[in-house]
Parts: sequence; structure tokens; C-alpha cells
Amino acid sequence: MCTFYKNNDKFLVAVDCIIFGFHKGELTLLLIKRDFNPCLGEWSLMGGFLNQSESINQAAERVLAELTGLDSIYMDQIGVFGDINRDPADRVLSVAYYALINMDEFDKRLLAKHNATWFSIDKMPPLIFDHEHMVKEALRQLRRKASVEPIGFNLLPEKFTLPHLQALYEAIYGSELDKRNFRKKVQSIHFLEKSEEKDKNTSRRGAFLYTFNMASYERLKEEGFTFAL
Amino acid sequence: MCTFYKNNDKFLVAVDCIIFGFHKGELTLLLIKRDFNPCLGEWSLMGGFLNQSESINQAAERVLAELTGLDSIYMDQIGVFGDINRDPADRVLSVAYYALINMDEFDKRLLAKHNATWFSIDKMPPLIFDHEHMVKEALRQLRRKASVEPIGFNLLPEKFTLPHLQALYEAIYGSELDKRNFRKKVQSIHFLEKSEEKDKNTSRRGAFLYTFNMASYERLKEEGFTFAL
DNA sequence: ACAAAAGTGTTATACTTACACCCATGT
DNA sequence: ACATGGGTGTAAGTATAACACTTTTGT
Repeated sequence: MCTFYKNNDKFLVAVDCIIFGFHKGELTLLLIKRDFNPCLGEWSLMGGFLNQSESINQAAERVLAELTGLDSIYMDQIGVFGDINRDPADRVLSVAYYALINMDEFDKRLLAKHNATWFSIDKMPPLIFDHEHMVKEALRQLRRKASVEPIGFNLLPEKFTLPHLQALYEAIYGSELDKRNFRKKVQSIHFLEKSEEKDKNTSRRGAFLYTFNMASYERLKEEGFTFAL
Repeated sequence: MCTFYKNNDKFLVAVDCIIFGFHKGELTLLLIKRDFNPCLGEWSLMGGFLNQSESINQAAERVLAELTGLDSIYMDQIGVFGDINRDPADRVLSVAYYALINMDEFDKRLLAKHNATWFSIDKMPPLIFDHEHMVKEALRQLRRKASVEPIGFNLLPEKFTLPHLQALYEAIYGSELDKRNFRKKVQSIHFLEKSEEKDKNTSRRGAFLYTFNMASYERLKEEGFTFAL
């Protein structure tokens, strides 16, 4: 192996996941109540250490799968957190990622096993280390990116209604949207496909179900279309 | 020291700096021709290894200062690059930062000592490892952020003219802007202060010099003003 | 028949874009 | 006097924001 870098310090590197969901009109976040040290009994993000055998992205996917049982999930790196004493137990760098998952699909037994619970983003308990800072940053980046790329759909089931979609964007932005203006914008988004089916869970009348057609979004993007909601 | 993390792998962590400047209407980038291994003789970003004694941000500042002699410079983290074989010599994670500097102020002797040269961003030589990917990502983030926060001014001298400022934004966005529309927007930015002095270097008539008043920008931001150019 | 959520258009306003001429000055 | 870049306003088009009633259907 290489000799050039022999004299440089080496570091523990962790990966922490901000796992977002969407439930009953609220943006939610998956946290674990630690049944291990350090900070036993406190709330934190799900994390894990990077191994030599994997890339950082792979580590993030592994950590997410350990807790939820899910793979092929939309994830984005937020950044590295590297203050000297961010973890008082030892010097650890942490790479934070956020993940967007459909809350109908995670593995409930794994969640129980890890002592994990969903929290509404505005009813979070205090978190260890700099995890609250990570969450804040994740939210900022999610808000920005969701406004300009169709990533919000990862938080919804495959079929969703327009009231459902609007509630999602209201939760992400933390502000109310005008129904008619919202739907007008949606009309101009040609990769949302209306089906004949209705969802009757939230009203007697029922609302039409739509699907997001990724392939046709990619095609439109090539042609210079830019998403905005 | 801590016992909890004993069995986890440790990693070399580098910091690489994308150092942007602005000169004669072009966005420029500071690269070094490596007089050391690995990849001796090839072009790369300026980098260095993270030490136990410093935070990652401090390491980035140190690396920037080593090459330019400058401190208190605007820097932003782009992210961590952690593919297993990104550096063929050994497993090294790299945290990339971009810096915006005023090209009148760097230390020329340090640049010579490190074999560093400025390149226009569209006349870059091939770079080692994933450095081109880092540069691409830095540009993306710079473009986005410059459009919505007044960070571009870090690339200019303290006093600058409006034609100068317009040329900067044209260089950042890579597209031409309409002079009158640009100046109209600038009129509405109340933290740009016009002085009575003129810069006569680029025309007989001379153009008025302006300064960016950071304090009054911060005040306006508090009041809900959002920058856009 | 009524409650409760789904669905539908129009108008006013603000923002964006396109565009052409005069000004000041050094040589 | 002229060449060179600095400086100025208006009108058309586009995007955004505000707003209220009808429809469907299960109970």
C-alpha cells in the first residue's frame, strides 16, 4: 500500500441519517432512543460508522436499510460535520444524509428493535451532539430542492391525490398554498398522470389518484423543462 | 479516551479547495502543478490532510492560507467525496470547499512556491482523481448561491463599478445580462453604496465606484429582504 | 337534506424582458 | 471631432396572487 500519506492522522467517520416521512399532513422524522452508549437513553438520529469496504454513499444506504429495511431510497448528502468536540466521547467526523421515504413501507419490527419513533418535525425532542443542527440543515436543503426538483414524490405512495400532494408541499414549506393556484401549476406538469381511480378515504366524493411518471419527467428535463412547485 | 468506538475503521481525510477568482471578465480557478507524489506533474486542486488538532473548517482555512496567504475568506463546504478508489494511492476521503477571493490580494510568492496558476474556468487542464467533479459541483453551488445571497462581492475589490459587477455576474452565470435591467435591479439593492469617485481605467468617461455595505445588508435581511441578482 | 371535501376561472398586480439613444471624456 | 464605454426609461408580455361558488356522495 501507499507510502505517501503515512504520517497523516486518521479519523473515525460516522454517517447519520435524517429520515423524513409524511403522515397526516405533517412532515415527520425518524429518531431513535439510544439503548447503547454514549448518551444512552437520549434521542438521536440513526447512524453508523463508515467501513473500509464501502463508499460513503453505500454506508448511508446501509445505515438506512438497517433501520427501515428499505433500499433504493432517495438520499442526498447534506455535508460533513467536523468540529473537534462534536462527539464528546471521541473525535468523530459525521457525514449527514437525508432520506425521503414512503411511510407505508418501512419495516415496523426493525423500528421497534432499534427503539425508533416517528416525530412531527415541530414536536422533536432534544437530540444529542450536533444532530439538531443537522436536522435544521437537512430541512433547509429539502425545502430548497423540493421547490425545484420533483423529489417530494418520494414521500408519497405511488398513487396519490392532489389534496394529498398539496398537503405535502404545505408541510415541506411550512405555509399554506392556494388550492386553485396549486392545481393550476399541477396542470402544467405533464409527468403527473391522472388515473380513473378515486381515493375515497378522505371524502365522500373521492379524489382522483395521480402517479408521477419519472421517465417522462426525465424526457421533459432533457428538453429544458424545469420543475417548480 | 473512549472505549465505545474501539473497533471501527479510521480514515485519512483530506481537504481540497476550489479557489475562485475573477479577472478580465472571466471566472478563474487556482490550480497547482504537483511537484510531489502521487500524480507528480499533473494538475490538481490545492489540498491537505486534516489534523487531529483542527476542525474541518479550520483545515480548509489553513489549506487556503498555505497557498494564498489569505485568511478570513468566504468559504463554503461542497461536500465529502468518499468513493473507495477515488485516490488510487490509498483510501482517502476528501472534503471539498470553494473559496471566493479578490485576485488583487493573494501572495504571489506563495503561489510560485506551490507551482500554482490561475485558469479561466473554461480553459482548465485535466485534473487528477475526482477533482473535475468537485469543480463542477462547486460551480453549480456557486451559481445557485450567488443568485440568492450577496457572496459574489467577495470576488471583487472593495470598490467596484457597475459594469464590473455586471461582468462578474455574467461570468458566474455564463450568460449575458441586459445592462438596463441589471442596473434597475441594482438600484433596488440598498446596501450598495455609490461613492463620488470614478474608476477611469476602462473608459475615458469613467464609471462610479460602489461599495458593498455588509452591515446594512444584514439589517435588511433581518427585515425580510431577500437578495437576488 | 346536509355535511364535508373535491373541483373549477377570472381579474388585478407585480415582475420580467426587450429595446435605442445621449453623455462624458481623453486623445 | 470622434471613438469608447457609461449611463438612462418605457412598453409589452408573462407570471403570480387573491378570491367564492358548485359538485359529489355517504349518512
